[in-house]
Amino acid sequence: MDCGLEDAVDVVEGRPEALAPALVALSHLVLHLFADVGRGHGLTQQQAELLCTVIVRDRVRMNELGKLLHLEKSSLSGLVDRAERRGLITRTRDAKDRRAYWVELTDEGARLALRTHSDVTARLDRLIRHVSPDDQARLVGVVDRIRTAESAATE
Amino acid sequence: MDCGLEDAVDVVEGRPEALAPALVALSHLVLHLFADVGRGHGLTQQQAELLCTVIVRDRVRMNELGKLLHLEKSSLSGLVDRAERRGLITRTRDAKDRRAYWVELTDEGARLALRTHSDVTARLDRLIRHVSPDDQARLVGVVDRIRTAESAATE
DNA sequence: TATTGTTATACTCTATAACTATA
DNA sequence: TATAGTTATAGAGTATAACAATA
Repeated sequence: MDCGLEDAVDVVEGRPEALAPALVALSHLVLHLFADVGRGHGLTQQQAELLCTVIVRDRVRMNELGKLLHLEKSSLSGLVDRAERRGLITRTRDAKDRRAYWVELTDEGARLALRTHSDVTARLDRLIRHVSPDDQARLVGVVDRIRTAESAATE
Repeated sequence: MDCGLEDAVDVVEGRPEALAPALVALSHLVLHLFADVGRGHGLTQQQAELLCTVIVRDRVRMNELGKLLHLEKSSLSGLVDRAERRGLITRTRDAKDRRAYWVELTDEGARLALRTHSDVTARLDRLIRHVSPDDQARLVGVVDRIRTAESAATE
């Protein structure tokens, strides 16, 4: 849960109220929750992320999927291979650009993705129950700004 | 960066402003950044987390380390084995409870941990540069509340 | 008996390099 | 040549189960 960086900042720079270490701690918390929920459905964290990424896009190219998941193309090939072997997704060749493949969920994959997603959401909602609506809205805005900054930096 | 859950909520529940999916997206962003920085120092994300967790505690028992990193004890054994083989950490037996081991950083491990930490902090600071001080303070408070809720739920 | 940790085993995950096929 | 993707290889990460040693 706690990777220690927030304390490191205190020790090294004397800024106990810094946002950066709080974000790191929060991120660990959220993704460990994500991994736990996945495990509850017999999924690894990576498989859970794969399913959720595909389901909201209906179908995705391998190429784009790699960027979304931050994976080298060969790493993604393996991940998709295992999910396909397990009957969760299918690969379909693009008719126009025959180099490309579309990844889609099977019915079973879609069911699993939805269950996983709703569990994650339920557990997150329990955690943020006591945050005021005003703070929640403000926080969503801050996150959007951070994500925008990251997109700009990555270009 | 984007695991897709934030869009899933839109699609499934029609709540484009929900905080939960924003937190998931933010968490992916932060930990991918963490993985990138680690790679820049020849570390995997897990090794980077290990080093940062140890450095702020001076020394940690395997037992507690497993809880902090959310790992089974055998998984941690392997992670620590590889870091030890690489000269980054040492294991020392506790004199009083001879079942337990203390994990400590070597000089090289400490140097690497500090460099990694400062890089992560620098990149995070660049991302949150445009968030107002007021929002930053508020966000730190929200994160604290979320972490408290999570601790209570885990007990 | 309970706790702390390791080892054995079998996977999954990941990157680099070399490759195929299509554009 | 460039792009989309796979395969080969090697190593890292992980959990379960069985084990040893200490409390």
